[in-house]
Amino acid sequence: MVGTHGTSEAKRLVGHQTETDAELVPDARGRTNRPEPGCPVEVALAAISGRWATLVLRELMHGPHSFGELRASLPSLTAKVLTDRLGELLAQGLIAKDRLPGFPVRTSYRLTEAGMELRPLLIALYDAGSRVLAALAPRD
Amino acid sequence: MVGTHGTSEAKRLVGHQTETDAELVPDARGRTNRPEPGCPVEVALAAISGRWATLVLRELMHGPHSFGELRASLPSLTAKVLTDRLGELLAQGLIAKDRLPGFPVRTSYRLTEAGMELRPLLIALYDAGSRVLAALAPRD
DNA sequence: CGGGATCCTTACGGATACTG
DNA sequence: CAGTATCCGTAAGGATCCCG
Repeated sequence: MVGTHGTSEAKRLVGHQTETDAELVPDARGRTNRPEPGCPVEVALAAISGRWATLVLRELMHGPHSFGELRASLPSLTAKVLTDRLGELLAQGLIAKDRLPGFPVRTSYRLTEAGMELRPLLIALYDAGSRVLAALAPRD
Repeated sequence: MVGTHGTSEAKRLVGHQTETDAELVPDARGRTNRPEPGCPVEVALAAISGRWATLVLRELMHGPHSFGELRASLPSLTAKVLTDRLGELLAQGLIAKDRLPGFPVRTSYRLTEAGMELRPLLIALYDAGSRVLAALAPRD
C-alpha cells in the first residue's frame, strides 16, 4: 500500500529507534524537503492553521451552527476573526454555508465530507498534546 | 476510559452525525471556549507551529542530526529560521541539544521522550491531509 | 442577524552579513 | 561548523464602527 516507489531506500537506520519510516513518509508526496502546498501534511496544517481554527472545527464537529451560535460558543472570538476562519475553511472546501430564507437572515455552517476527515486529526492533536504533557510532567 | 467526569452532558446530538463527542473532548481540559495554553490541543499545535516545524521534526524522527545535517536535508531553510525552530522545540522540551567536544564544534539534536510522542501526530497529519485531498478530488 | 470595512500593532519568515 | 546580529516586508490577530 505504499504504491510504486521501486527500491525502498527510505528505510535505513533500521533498529535505531524505529524500524522504518514508511509509516511516517508513506509515499513520494511526503518526501519533500520544503513546505509544498500539495503535500498532505501541508493540506492538514492549512486546515487547522490560524488561531481559533481548531475550536471552530470542534464546534462544527457537533453539527451545523449559525454564525451567532459560533460566536456564542466562543465568546472571546471576534466577528472579524470568525469571518476570516470561516472564509478560509470555505475556500478549502472543508465547510459549506447555507443561507436560510426569512428575516432576520440566518446562515448555517456545516462540515463537508472533506471537513469531516479532520475529526481524527483533532483527536490526534488532543492525544499527542496529552502525552507530551505527561512526558514533561514533573517527576514524583 | 474517559476518567471521572460524572454526568456526561457532552453527548447530546446522538445520532446526528456521530454518536458522541467523548472521543473529541475526553475531559475538562478540552472543554475550553478559547485557546488556552494548558489545553492539550494547544500544546500539540505549539509543537508543530511555525513554518518548517514538521519537516524538522520529521528529520529528527529518523534519529539525531547536527545543525548542518538538518540544513543539508532542508536546503531552502535558512540558518536563522532553523535556529528559531530548534529554539522553540528546545524551549518546549521536545528536543535536546548535545555539544560534542572537539573542533570544529559539532552539535547534535535529538528528540526527547516528549518529542517522540509527536510521531503519531505527524502520521495523523499526513493521513488527514491525504483523506481531505481524496475527498476533494475531482469526480471522474 | 451576519457580516464588511478600516486601522493598528505585533509576530513571523526570509535575506544578508558577520563571529567564536 | 554552528550559530548570532540586523533589517525588512508581509501577514495575522484583534478592536471598532458600520451596513443590508
